[in-house]
Amino acid sequence: MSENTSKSLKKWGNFSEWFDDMLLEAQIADDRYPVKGFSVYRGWGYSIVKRIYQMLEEKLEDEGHQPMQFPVVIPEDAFQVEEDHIKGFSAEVFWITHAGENELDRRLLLRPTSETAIYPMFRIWIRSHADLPLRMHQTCNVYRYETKATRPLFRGREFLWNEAHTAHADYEEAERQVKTGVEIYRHVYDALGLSYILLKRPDFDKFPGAVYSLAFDTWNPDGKVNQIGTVHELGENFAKVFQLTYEDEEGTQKLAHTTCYGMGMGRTLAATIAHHGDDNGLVLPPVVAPKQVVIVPIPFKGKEKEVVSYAREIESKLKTAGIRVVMDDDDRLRPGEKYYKWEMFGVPVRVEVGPREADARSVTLVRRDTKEKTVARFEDLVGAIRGLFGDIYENLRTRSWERLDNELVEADTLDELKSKMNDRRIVRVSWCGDPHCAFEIKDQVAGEVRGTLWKKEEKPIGPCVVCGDTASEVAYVSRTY
RNA sequence: GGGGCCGUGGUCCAGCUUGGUUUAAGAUUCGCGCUUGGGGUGUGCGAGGUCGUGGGUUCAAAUCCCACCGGCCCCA
Repeated sequence: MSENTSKSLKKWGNFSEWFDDMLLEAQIADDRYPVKGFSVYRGWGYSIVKRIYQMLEEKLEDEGHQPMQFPVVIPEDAFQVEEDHIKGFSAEVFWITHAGENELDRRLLLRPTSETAIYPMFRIWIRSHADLPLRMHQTCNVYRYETKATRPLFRGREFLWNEAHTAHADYEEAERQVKTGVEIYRHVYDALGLSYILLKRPDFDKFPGAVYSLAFDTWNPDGKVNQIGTVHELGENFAKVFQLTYEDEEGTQKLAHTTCYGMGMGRTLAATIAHHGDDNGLVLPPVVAPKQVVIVPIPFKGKEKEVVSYAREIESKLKTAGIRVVMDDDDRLRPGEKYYKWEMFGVPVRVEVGPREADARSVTLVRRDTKEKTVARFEDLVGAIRGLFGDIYENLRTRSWERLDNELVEADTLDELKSKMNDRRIVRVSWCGDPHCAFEIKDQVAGEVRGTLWKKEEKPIGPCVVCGDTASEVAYVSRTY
C-alpha cells in the first residue's frame, strides 16, 4: 500500500479529502461496505482502537468497574420506561420485528445505548446498601439510525464505544462518581495527547433522561468540534422508573442514584488522526501505535548480508525490550518508498540501517513528527528510542493544546460571532442562560451553543450577545458534527 | 428539515452537453521478469470493467428519462 501520487493531501486545505485518504491509505477503516452508515475497521485502525480500549478498560477496572457484556437486544417494554429517554432515541432505533417468517409479538430493538438493558438487571442485583456502589462497564457496538449525513468514524449508524454505568446510595456519591468518570476519560485523552474542552451541556442538549451532561469536545481541522466522550449525572430519574431501590442501614427502602458515561472509539480515533496527522500521513502517539518502530535496511550490492544480519540484531534487541517493531525487508521496494509508506502509517520512529551503520555499529533514528534524524550507538539503542517516544508524545500533546488555544476566540456581538464562526473558530460569548437566546444563535450563525466550562467559573465580560440582558455565563459556540 | 452536486477496473479519473469510429482512454495499483537500491529507479510482458442497481425511451444508452441504493457539499 502506498500513497496516491495523483493527489496532494492537504490536512488544512481540504480536511474531508485528507481524512478520507487517511482512512483508506493507512488502512484505518473502509466505508465501502454496502450499507449506509456502516463501515469496516481494518487492521491498522482496529489495532489502534484496541489499544485505546485497553487503556480505558484498565483504568475503569482500577477504579472499581466490573467488565460485563449485556445483550445487544432490548425488549420494547424495557426501552419505553423512561419518557425523556424514549423521546431522545426512538427516532433512531433499529427494530427487530421478525424472526424467520414469524412476526415477533414482543418487538426487540438494537441498543442505541444500554441503560434500559442494564437497569432491569441492576434492579435484581441491588437489594441493600451493601450492594452499592455498583459499577460496571462494557465495550460494545451500539446502533443509531442517524438521520444526518453519516461520516466514517465521526457519525455511523453502528458505532464502537465503551459505556460505564454506576449506581449509588445518594446524590453526593453519584456526584463523586461523575468526577471519577471525568478523571478516567482525561487519563485516556491525555495519554493520546489530545486537547479538549470539558463542557456542561445546556439543559436543552443533555442526554435524554439525565440531570445534567458533561462532554469532552475537541477541535477538528475543518472547524467543527468533535464530541469524543460524555459523562452523565442521572440522579434518581432512571432509578425511579426502573425501581432501583435498596434497604439502607435503618431498614428503609431508598432510591438509588445513577450515572453513566461513554467514550466513542470512532471519534476518539478520528481526533487522534486529525490532531496529530500531517500531509505525509498519520502521526501516532507511541502508546497506541500498532508498530512503534520500523527498521528499514538499506542493502548495497555485496553488503546485503552484513546489513541484514545487523538489522536482525537490532530487531531482536528491540523486541526483547518490549518495543513493537516491524522489519521492512521487502526487497521489491526501495528505501525511499518504504519511508513514505511507513510515514503514511504514522510509525513513530524509523531505524535506518545501511553499510555505514553496520560498520560503525550505530543506527540512524528518524522521528515521525519532526522528521529529525539522530545517530545512536547500538548499546544505547533502546534508551534512545524510549527517549524519542517521550519527546514525540510531548510534542504532539503540546501542539494539540496550542492549536486548541489558537481555535478559541471571543466575540462581543452577534455580528462578531457570525464572522468568527465563518472563520471556523470556537467562540466564547457572554450568555444570559436563556435557551431562547441559544436557539437564536443557532438560527443566526452556523454554530450552536455547546455549553459552559465545567467546574471553572468564568465571568462574562459583557451582556448577553443575543438579548443584551445581564449575562450569567460564558458559552462556547461552534460548528458541530 | 431545505437546496445542490456526484457514482466509469483496487484507487484517481477522461468520455455524457450534441446517443452511433470507443475494442470505454489515461495515470496509479496489482502479478511475473530484468534493472535499481541512503527520500517515490527504469523497463518489458501481463491482470483488472455486466460504466452503482432496476426499469423506461430508441434501430442503438456510460451518454437521455424515472425510481431506488450509495457518497459528498451548502443552508437551517
